[in-house]
Amino acid sequence: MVEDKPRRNTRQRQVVLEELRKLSTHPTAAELYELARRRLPKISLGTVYRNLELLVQMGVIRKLETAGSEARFDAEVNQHYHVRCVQCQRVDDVHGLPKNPLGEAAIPVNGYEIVGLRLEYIGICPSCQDDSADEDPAASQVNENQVAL
Amino acid sequence: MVEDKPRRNTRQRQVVLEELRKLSTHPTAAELYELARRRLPKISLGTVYRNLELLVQMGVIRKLETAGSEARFDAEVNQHYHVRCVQCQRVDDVHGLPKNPLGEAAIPVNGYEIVGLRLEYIGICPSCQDDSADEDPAASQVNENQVAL
DNA sequence: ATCTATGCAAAGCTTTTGCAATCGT
DNA sequence: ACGATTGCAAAAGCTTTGCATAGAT
Repeated sequence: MVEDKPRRNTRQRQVVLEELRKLSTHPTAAELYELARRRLPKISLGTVYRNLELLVQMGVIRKLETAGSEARFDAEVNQHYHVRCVQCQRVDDVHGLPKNPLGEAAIPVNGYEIVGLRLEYIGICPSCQDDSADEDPAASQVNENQVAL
Repeated sequence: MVEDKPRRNTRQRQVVLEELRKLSTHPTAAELYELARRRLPKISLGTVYRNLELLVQMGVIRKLETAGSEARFDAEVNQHYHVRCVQCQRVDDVHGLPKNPLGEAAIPVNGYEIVGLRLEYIGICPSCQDDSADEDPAASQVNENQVAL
């Protein structure tokens, strides 16, 4: 049904993917742009975006998007979860959790055909815990699909 | 530590909240703006955003920013989950699921202080299932923190 | 030779913000 | 009267896009 267009293996695409694969820090498009630029000084941000989108569609990488903030990218496509720091937006991996957190209870839902689920922890990373000796009290707000742990 | 400023009960704030409470459709700021405008024709979009943010901070409503480009809002603050349609971005409630989907396993994570988690199902809503007799094959892509169900 | 991909810049979309005026308390 | 809140418009931040050119096949 979707006839794949031929993809050309451009240097830009290679470099973007390689740089992403070097990192486990879930960089943003802008960060990858900076990294790619060291190797291809003329690469444009638009090209980085276009290639990231393409790689996502090809299933080669993942996009971690949360409305309101910058999207981040992940070269690890195997199933795993993330923790996001409320304060600095940094994202880390979480290992050793069950694949299907809701078990067989996970089939309900008003006629929807379920295709997956998104789950991420929210927390304060070690570095931000140190910083918050006092400052920025507003940063500790969290209001979403949350479970009181 | 955070001294609450006095809040004034403005007509704009009331209307935004009332309109949100009339709906179970998790509207976007723009949608609420349109609704509020029918009652207060001079209200501005900026005011809607400011009030929504304020109401979130007061704990009166919730902001759903898990996916998609636009944030959505929810007048129901009790703990529950959502399903989002990959195609039309519509969001529905999911009831009858465990509060803490990961149980006691939910404490790990590299030094992070965990404050909550975000979870949402991804699926295709009844309406979009009908529509997809053939068209828009690209819409069925889903790439995020997903579990193959 | 064909046609995808690039660079550049402009435009788009959602959200935020500065400022003078307004209105709740 | 005080100052939180508003409307308006501009700006910000991230992402997408139009177009002519370059480059992969």
